[in-house]
Amino acid sequence: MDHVDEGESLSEAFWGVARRLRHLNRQTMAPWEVTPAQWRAVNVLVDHGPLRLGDLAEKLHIAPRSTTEVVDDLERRTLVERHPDPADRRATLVALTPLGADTATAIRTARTAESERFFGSLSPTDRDHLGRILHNLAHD
Amino acid sequence: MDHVDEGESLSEAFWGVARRLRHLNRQTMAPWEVTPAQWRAVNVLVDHGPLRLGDLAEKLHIAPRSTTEVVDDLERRTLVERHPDPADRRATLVALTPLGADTATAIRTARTAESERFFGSLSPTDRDHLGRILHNLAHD
DNA sequence: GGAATATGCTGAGGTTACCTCAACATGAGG
DNA sequence: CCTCATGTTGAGGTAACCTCAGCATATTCC
Repeated sequence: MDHVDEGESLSEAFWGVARRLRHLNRQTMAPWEVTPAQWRAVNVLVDHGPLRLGDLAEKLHIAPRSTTEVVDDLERRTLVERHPDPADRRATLVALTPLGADTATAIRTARTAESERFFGSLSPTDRDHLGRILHNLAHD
Repeated sequence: MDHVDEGESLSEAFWGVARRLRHLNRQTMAPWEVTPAQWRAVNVLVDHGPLRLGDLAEKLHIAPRSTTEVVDDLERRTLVERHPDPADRRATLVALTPLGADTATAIRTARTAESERFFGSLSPTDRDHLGRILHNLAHD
């Protein structure tokens, strides 16, 4: 119970868990062979519907030029399609294909299951504690 | 309090906190202008003393060839030095310079302070809870 | 109703942090 | 002492980002 290194060990424990979670995430995603960047993009499209490439870039916090590449990859895999924006002929709308939407649903289901398995090892009380504490740490 | 999405929201909360912590870490490290990879290497050298380049690579979980580059950078900044290994003339020992050791101490102090400030916003009880819960999640 | 200016996307080429593979020097065993 | 293994590094590759310039289209403002 050392006072001085309590903060540091909490930090270490936190990153240890993060490491494990990241590892699990990677395993869960593996069957679909989507890169993390591709998954982020698909996810944004599920949440917001078709988006102009520039708007997608903004949601992803990456440059429009980089988004072009992610969309190229996803289009090659027929998970998304580009359509001309009827409202602005400079712009292209990026939309999920049916395959893209199905894939997104499947991945979300798998991730939710994985997450429940992971945190399910805790007692309900501890899950409550953890949720409350993480909430405090997230916003203040 | 939905049962079904509890796991997923815990995961989201967790990554939200991770994001904040990563951001704080970056700010704390900024004054020294060491990249994460460089910091990892220095840290290993603090813990283990002088190491052969290959051993350092192993501790860092990166290829020996990549370690050469990290060490090149650190040597350019005179934070480490290469010495021939007296026991094996094929090998080079990588050792912290006095400047490197001082820098490591300074960074560690700053990071401990940052971590204490971050987790210090919790009550002592919550810190205990968090430590215990993270410990459970880390190994099982 | 142009002319000037702003905006959306992408080609070309750069950066960072990793990688593999082969070469070279040295070490170790038959 | 000859062969085979090991430690490091040069050359060159890849993934995921970046900036900058160019082209097509919009918008604004005389």
